Amino acid sequence: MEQEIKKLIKDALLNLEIEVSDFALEHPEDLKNGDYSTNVALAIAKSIKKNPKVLAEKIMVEINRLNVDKNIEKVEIAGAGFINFHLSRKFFAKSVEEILNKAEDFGKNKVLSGQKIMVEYTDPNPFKPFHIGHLMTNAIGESIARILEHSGAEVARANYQGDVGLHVAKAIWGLLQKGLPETHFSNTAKAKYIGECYSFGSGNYDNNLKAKEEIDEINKKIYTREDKKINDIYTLGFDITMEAFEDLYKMLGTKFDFYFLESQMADIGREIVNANMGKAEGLEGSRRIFEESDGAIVFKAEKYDPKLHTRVFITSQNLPTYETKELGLTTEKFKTEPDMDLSIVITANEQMDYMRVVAKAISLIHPDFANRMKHITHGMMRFATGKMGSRKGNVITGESLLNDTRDDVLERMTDREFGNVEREKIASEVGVAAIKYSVLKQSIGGDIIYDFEKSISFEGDSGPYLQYSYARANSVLEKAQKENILPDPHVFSEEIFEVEKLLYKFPEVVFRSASLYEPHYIANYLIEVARAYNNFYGNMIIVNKEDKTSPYKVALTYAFSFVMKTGLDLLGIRAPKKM
RNA sequence: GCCCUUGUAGUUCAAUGGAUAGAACGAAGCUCUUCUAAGGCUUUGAUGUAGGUUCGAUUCCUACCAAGGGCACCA
Repeated sequence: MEQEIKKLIKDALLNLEIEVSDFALEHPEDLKNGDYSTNVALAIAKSIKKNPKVLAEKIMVEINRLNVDKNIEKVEIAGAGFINFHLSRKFFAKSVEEILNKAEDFGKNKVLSGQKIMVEYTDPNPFKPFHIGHLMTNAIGESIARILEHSGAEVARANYQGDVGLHVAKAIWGLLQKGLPETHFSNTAKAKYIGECYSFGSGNYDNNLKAKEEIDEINKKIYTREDKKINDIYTLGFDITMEAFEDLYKMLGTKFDFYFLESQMADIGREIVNANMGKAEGLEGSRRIFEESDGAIVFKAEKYDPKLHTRVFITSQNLPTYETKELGLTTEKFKTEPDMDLSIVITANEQMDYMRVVAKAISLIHPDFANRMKHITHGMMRFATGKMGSRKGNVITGESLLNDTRDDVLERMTDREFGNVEREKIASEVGVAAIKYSVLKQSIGGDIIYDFEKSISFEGDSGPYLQYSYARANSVLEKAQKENILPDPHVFSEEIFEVEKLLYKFPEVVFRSASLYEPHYIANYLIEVARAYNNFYGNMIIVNKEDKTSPYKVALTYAFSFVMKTGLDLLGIRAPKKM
């Protein structure tokens, strides 16, 4: 439709012998101003020294003369000189029919068809709790992955995890002090216990000199693997915490294709650093990327870009830093998927500056990778109250937030009749939706202020609101089936409902979301659609044998439910049929 | 000091250079003999400051003010 209108405008301008390089055709924010609007008259008024309104009038007359398409009902001038297009009843009925035919494929596009993209996100560390920051990255990463898939890309999901380092030593020290987890514990409980041992070790590391020495000693042994007892505890703890993560991914709806471990990236990265050292090795200029400074091996990125800075890659203790491991990781990703078109990494924005430095180093070593890496950063979870405790007084982890939220949902469900298993399942899906939506409704760059008092929202602008609208539509459809009213997009009344004016835009929203890597466009769109549908629902009885146009309204309800289901899916949110 | 983000109703967020700056929460009122009231309908209120570019600026540019993050051996 957009292309048709653009052509119409261009033809009209051609006939009027007006030259124009560029103009916008967009959806006005307010539906009163039509379904499409162009600023073309405003854009050219100045250069040809004419009053924009007069010019708009002229163009409109010509457009009306050329318009034989039944999809455009009327064209009018408004405001300073906008030309607004109102689409016809027939167009909306056809769009409802199209949605019914395409069902869950409606909204897909092929702009990334044939592209291979790897998305790395979540990145929790074994032996440490899965905290709410991981929840946030996971929600964003999963949604972006799904949106890219919906645009035709082949997406691989990757998780990069710190399986070595001081945090592991702290946890193992804690386990040595407090004892191993009871064997009869559930895996979740064991993982939680290990998280507590980590906190215990971490606290002692800062305040207890003896503990610090012991932990540093354990840290060395983790690398050398010389101590059998420590090796055994390591394996135990690693398996328990990694398995607990899997349970969370299942609940969150993520399935990773690749797991990269930090310990394996260190050597790969170190080799690359050594191969690209400075003059000492007598390498060519382009290979002199890293150099020695104060006993460490560094990359002076400011030589290439004044906005970047120097980072240490190998410490003076001859240990590889995170930068070196990241270098190894990126290289390894391209080795794993050689024909990969894009490698996306999603992290909090505190990592932005040094990732730029690492990216610069990588693009010097592998110019062919330079345009195939993208770092997307999001804000952080912040707390309105300033306290980090959950409502039950414990340290807040991703899991405790998920559980608290699910319990809140259960309380609201007391008047609903469900079996216990179904009740739990729905409560969990609604809880996840509440959390994910609160992350995805805003653009990803900004921080998220999380208020424990208000907690996660179930009303208004929220994930459960979307799910509720879907469940409600589903209940309408059940009734339609029972009463044997079949959907038919051809028997419509003259009235055009607001929800119709929104549904056909879904593919554009998906496209926009994919091109900008911004899930919130979809989230905001779904709220608008849900609101329009709820309004539609509230104003009439949809399934009504007395109403001849009831089959059309049922068809519209189907169209709404397809779009809502697909949209929620793109946010990584499940849509229960009942709630 | 330098670099990167971000400043919009009381609060939390929207607004591809366009029209009367949208929602939600909060507050006040109305609404289930109708398909799920986690709903619907009313009412209330905002672009940090100062310039600039533009027919038109929340959006782009400059300066200032404010918040957050980063700036060598942590990740």
